[in-house]
Amino acid sequence: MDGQDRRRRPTISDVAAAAGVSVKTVSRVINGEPGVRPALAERVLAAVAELGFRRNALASGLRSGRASATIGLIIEDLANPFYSTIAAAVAKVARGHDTHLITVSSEEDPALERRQFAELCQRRVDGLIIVPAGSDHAYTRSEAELGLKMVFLDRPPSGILADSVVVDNAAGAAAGVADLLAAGHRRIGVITDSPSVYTARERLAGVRTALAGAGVPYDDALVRTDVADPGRAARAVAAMLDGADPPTAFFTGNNRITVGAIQELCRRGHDAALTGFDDFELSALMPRPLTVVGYDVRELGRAAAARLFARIGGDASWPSETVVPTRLERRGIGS
Amino acid sequence: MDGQDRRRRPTISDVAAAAGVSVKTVSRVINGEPGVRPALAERVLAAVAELGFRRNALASGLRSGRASATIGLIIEDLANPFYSTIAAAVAKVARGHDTHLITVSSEEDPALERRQFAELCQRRVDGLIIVPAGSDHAYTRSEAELGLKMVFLDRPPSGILADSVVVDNAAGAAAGVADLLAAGHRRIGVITDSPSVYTARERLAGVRTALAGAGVPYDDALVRTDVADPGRAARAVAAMLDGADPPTAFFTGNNRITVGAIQELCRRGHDAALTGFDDFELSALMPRPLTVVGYDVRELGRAAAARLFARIGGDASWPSETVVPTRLERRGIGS
DNA sequence: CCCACGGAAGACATCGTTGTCAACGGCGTC
DNA sequence: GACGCCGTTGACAACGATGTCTTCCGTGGG
Repeated sequence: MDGQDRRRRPTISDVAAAAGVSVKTVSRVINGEPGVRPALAERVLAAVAELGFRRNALASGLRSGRASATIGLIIEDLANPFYSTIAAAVAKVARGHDTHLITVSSEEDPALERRQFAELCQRRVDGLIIVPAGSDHAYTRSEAELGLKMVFLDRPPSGILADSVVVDNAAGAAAGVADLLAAGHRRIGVITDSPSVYTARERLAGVRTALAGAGVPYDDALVRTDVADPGRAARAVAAMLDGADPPTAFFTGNNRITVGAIQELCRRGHDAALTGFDDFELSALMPRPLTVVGYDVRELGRAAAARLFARIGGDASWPSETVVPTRLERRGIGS
Repeated sequence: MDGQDRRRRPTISDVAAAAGVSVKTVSRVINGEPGVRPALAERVLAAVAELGFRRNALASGLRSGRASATIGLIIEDLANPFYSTIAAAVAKVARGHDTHLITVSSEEDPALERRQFAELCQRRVDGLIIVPAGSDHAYTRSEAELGLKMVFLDRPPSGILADSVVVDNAAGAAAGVADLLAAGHRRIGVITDSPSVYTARERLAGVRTALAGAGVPYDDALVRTDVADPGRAARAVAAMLDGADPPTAFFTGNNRITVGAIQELCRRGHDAALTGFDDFELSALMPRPLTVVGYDVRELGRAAAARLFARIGGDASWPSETVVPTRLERRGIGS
């Protein structure tokens, strides 16, 4: 309650005074070092308990030069289930290494990403997992040279050589479109985010590969890019359906777009086939059939964290790119 | 790449040597303290840039005795959207106070919760937001006396007097059941988690209040507790519908139970009314009408963080309980 | 010409802890 | 009885930074 006249937090030297020993002896006891007579150790432990002493991990880390037992995770937005799933997976791996996780959101702002990066460096995190917002990460180089371990997640870094873990975007999109083609569709509406986004670019490339593989020409009128939210996605679907020679199927580039497409198709009761990249929560309960290009999001986080701790543990091999596979899943009620 | 023969991280004294000044002068420059001739300051900044110096925030905090600019959040599982929404809201408020957030999962294990608590204390976090797993928090008292600020979230603490932020569980449940009663339902199946869970207990109390208010007797045969996952919820719904004199409506105690109930009702094509506590993602797209007792989950996190930073800022008022209101929302397609 | 004065810069102690090394006492050994 | 050894314990420095205080210098007034 009253924050003014509370007592000072006890230090190791308070404990030493209370137990009538030197600070070094206290240090030995609380760190389980050998060479302390049991009787003394007991007195020290009693003093520790009585004073409610807790070792200051920051001071301890400073003196001993040990790693800080902290890693950082820079993502776009923790409120997004995709990122929170990753954060949970990373935290779980970190716990296995007795390491804490500081998660920060870059809000897709490269400048903020840089600031967050600098702050985490000042805290002397042992490593960082970064979902890059910016497109140039040369600024991380000096820290990497000073021993900061980094793993880039979901998108590869540019301007620096470092580990990365990404989804098999092109192959997944190609498989999704190939599936629609195999079902006989020849006019497939493609709706995706801006090609400035790595994943959107890769997925669109996969779409082209699949079309080419089936000898179906790529038709610009059937491709809509720069769609960033469900509302816009719904309007894009509407526009294509209202156009001349409408598509009989849609391929959507991420789950926000997929949700927008579902809303518009359900609203019209239209039965166009729909395949979307990314699975999402409760996709199985959607009121119409759809197919998703799914992958294990936790695996993304897990693989990145595993890579990071391998580096922290001393792995000095050449940077690697880990690719997480995708698979087609039938979703929605009635599928 | 090569982690062995990299150079040591430069310290303030390396910078001082490079600039030909004392460490104190460097300290003054990097902290923007007055009293340094511009020419010298420039030399220092040049050295900082050249060496890639970054102040060690841990050492700085140790010496200056400032707060660590870190808070902790103890939740059950970051992968759960409810908790990740809270974490995101807390992180956002924290950023406004130039504070980092360490999130840890207790996995609903009171022993782990205590361990996590201790670890965060050793890191000298300025404050903690705790979603309690255990039922006794007297063990936090000594830290509270040493100045640790705490706010309990979603469930009040026991064994210690501290701020808390909770949902208006009883009133929300009462409103949900009253709504079903107003629609003419007299046999309402109630499915909830174990009464050992605070929220389940409060919500069940709200249910009884509403029934009593309408003069409808509380019938044990229509109440099923200790339901902890969608599968069990579906089976509970099935059992009630298959019983004699089945309910015409269901009230479900949380969103996992609501989802299980929807699955079973959809499977049977049964048209019982359904009202559930907690909104959930995509509830609007559920293939049947339902009503949810919703509330602003972000507001929970936001309020808790605001309370915590008020405490950190010196607020020494009597501990308060903040109650976040609920409201009924019609959800599902066709509602 | 001397001294008080004020601004700039540095020397030194310090935060809480751990690493290094020296000191101490008791013991066995020659 | 002197020596060396070993198991204990403590004194002191150091980690990387900042707070306090002193020193130094140039200036202006008497």
